[in-house]
Amino acid sequence: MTKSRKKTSDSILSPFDKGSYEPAYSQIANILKQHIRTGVFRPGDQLPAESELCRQYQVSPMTVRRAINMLVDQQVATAIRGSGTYVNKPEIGAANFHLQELQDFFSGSDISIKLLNVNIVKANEKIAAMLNTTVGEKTIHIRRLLKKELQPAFYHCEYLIYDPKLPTVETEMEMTSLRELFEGSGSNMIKRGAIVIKAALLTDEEAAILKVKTPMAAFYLEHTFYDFNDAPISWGYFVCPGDRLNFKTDVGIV
Amino acid sequence: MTKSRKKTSDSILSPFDKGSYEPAYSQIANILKQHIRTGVFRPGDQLPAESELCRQYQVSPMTVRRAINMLVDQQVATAIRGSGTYVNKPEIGAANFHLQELQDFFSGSDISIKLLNVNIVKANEKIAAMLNTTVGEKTIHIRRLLKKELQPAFYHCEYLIYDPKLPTVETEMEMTSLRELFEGSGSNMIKRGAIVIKAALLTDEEAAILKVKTPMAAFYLEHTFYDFNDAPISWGYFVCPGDRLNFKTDVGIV
DNA sequence: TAGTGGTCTAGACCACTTA
DNA sequence: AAGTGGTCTAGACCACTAG
Repeated sequence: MTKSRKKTSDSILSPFDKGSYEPAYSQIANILKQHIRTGVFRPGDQLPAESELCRQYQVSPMTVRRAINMLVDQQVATAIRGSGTYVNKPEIGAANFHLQELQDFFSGSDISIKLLNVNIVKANEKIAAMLNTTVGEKTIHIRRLLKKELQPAFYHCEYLIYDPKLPTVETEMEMTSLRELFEGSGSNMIKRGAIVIKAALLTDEEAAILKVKTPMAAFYLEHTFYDFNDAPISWGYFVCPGDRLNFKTDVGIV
Repeated sequence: MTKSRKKTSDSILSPFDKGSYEPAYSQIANILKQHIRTGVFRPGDQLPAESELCRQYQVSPMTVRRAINMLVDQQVATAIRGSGTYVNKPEIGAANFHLQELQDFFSGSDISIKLLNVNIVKANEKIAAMLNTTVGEKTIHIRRLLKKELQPAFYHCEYLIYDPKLPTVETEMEMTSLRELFEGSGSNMIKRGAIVIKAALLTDEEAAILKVKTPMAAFYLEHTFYDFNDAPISWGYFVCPGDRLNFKTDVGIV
């Protein structure tokens, strides 16, 4: 059954495929993870030393090192200099939630974005605070409704600094695809963004738009984007009823 | 090939400190990030080629390679083989939320955990489904109240498979520190966990315990832990009123 | 074809832990 | 003192992209 594509002496000591397109460091990391998964190495156990892995898989230290680094990056193990590398036990505190999954939530079919309205409005106190400007300053207010399979899924509300010199206006207004929405402006003037997830009650207006009954708990996904002078360019939030969205993740070996 | 410690030749071409305790690859990654931060490299721009960086900083390819990998891992840049490495633009979809911050939320002073009660209860349909067992099976029910600065912050509810053979019972019951709570059982029999964050309305009971008025939106942080046979060992959830907790993160260069 | 990123080697030296 | 992880070198070969 086995087809050794190498003629050198390996076979038993090199249980990974050097002819594969998967890099050796990745294969070694996956082998170790598989051993953890099947209980060969248990949480708290010490993994074989790097020198031992070098002998076992007949690769150079740098390669085995990179495999170990993968496990450490993935919070599968912890390396302690002078002591060893140890398997982590699953911790709630080690959980990470990736909003990439939100895009997956939408990816697929039957997604549409309805532009509810676009206005020039004067900033009230809240908006002025979030955009670090003064009350009464002109801002562009955009409201959108994201539908999945014809059902309202997300309500999006955004305020943009009104600056006739910038092309932001048209750029933002024309954003009708989810990808663009999630990526923000297509321009290269945005340096960074701050994202906050809150849980709060839907307002009556939002509930009406999203076609749900109050009281209803919802996720509020706030986003503020800053230019290269660290000045806010836009502030807004996505709203999604709590019964239509979860954030999931795993800890430990999956 | 003399490889003596050359005391010169760094100076201008090596704008990083070879004597520092910070590794060269890390320093180079930070220098590049600083350049992105200050707008020298903008989103969409191509970073200098690896060979160019090797010349510039007088380090080996592997070192520069690791610096680039750091930026790619941090979603600061994207490497395209045969083309180049390009600066990413900030995307909402690139946001990651780390529950580690939740521990920080609690870390510090004035944290207490009050054990509300521990009972042996028979699983109802919901519990049986989550623990993959049958209705009526014995489970251990634990309820805790986590306080910060004497104010109720989290309510925690957990169900454990009742197995007299396992030491889990005492282990879980005695968990009174937050660290233990977040790490789960101290044993090494847990292979993995599944974490879900939901937004929902507080029940009247929870609202009473947490001393808030209804209706109130709250985060529900569900956790299920599995043993090495992929059988659920415990299921439970943390509840926190929405006005007492946010999840924050950043995209782009911070 | 020239340039780019991706992998890998076979060592070296260092810092640290443990006994 | 022995063993461990952490960094780094100075090349090599490969796969891919673009002019």
